[in-house]
Amino acid sequence: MSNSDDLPFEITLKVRDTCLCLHVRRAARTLARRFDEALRPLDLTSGQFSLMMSLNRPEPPTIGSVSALLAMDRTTLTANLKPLERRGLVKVMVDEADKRSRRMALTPAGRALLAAAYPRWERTQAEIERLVIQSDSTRPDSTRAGADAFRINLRALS
Amino acid sequence: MSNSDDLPFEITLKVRDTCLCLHVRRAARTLARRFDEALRPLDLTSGQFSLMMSLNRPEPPTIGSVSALLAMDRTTLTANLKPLERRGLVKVMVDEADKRSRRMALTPAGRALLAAAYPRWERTQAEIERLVIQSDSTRPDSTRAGADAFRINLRALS
DNA sequence: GTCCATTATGTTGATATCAACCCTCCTTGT
DNA sequence: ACAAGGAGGGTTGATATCAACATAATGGAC
Repeated sequence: MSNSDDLPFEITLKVRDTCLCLHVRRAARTLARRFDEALRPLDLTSGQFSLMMSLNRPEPPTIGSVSALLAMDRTTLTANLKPLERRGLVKVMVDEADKRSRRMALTPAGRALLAAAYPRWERTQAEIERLVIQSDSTRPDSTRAGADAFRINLRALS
Repeated sequence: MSNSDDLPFEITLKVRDTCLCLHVRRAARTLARRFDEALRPLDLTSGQFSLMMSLNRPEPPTIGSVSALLAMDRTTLTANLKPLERRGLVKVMVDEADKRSRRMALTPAGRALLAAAYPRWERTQAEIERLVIQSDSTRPDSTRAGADAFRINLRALS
């Protein structure tokens, strides 16, 4: 069955306890589920909310710039646009100054839906932030320093 | 174009800077890509590595227990098993004591591949851990305390 | 002006993720 | 026994994610 080439169980325990990829992805799945649930009444996912929020700006951004902002593959963003376009929430247009580029913009319906989603985001975010603060027993005095340090750590990995 | 019901740009900037769901998912995508790259010579993804590592234990676990460990939907785990089963790395069997349950186990080929993947994980993990430590300027004295606090934060969200 | 390397994006195929729905098996109350 | 409720999993359909390949437009070198 098992032989000396197998990975010892102790190694497995170490990987489970320390692997940053596993820890971050676990948290990502859990958070996504929680925000998905909060936004479900609006038929929006957490990813769609983040994407639409990225488009709420004066000048419509390009595919490449937003995919860099969200740290996702360019082609993933292309795919994620499809359902939003189909629902008339987002519009994609060729950039006349550089015809290779596409510019994405929220439609009026998209802006309205985003505004309706914001209070739900705010409520959920406050709940989550509390979990981060409570978990940080090494910073007993700080209300926000722990959450800010956590975000700094996350940004260093992005 | 825009009206008073629209979300102000300042709100968008606040969400971008603080949204924990966005920050964690960004980091998750980036880390997954990085570990995927490290494991590509073995034709393993980071998720497959984590799953196989979860199965490297004396007693074969059930679907439900592993999906809880990985904080993923039960049905996602079922789907993730398919390519590993097809490659003969994992075996799924009905639990004779409770015929509703399935028990997953690595095959000899699976154990060998996992052992071959471990050094690549270790190297990549060390690189990533360094990024976490370096980013934590509020803990100048600590080499690992920052990374440990980071993991505690992550676990609180899982 | 023409060629060519680069840039920005789309397409396809495979895996990942989850909700909704369905089935089977176990357990408990009677 | 046995019927009802619950627990453990699978399937389907939609979206998410990325690598590999392909296309079109730009910008320089000459």
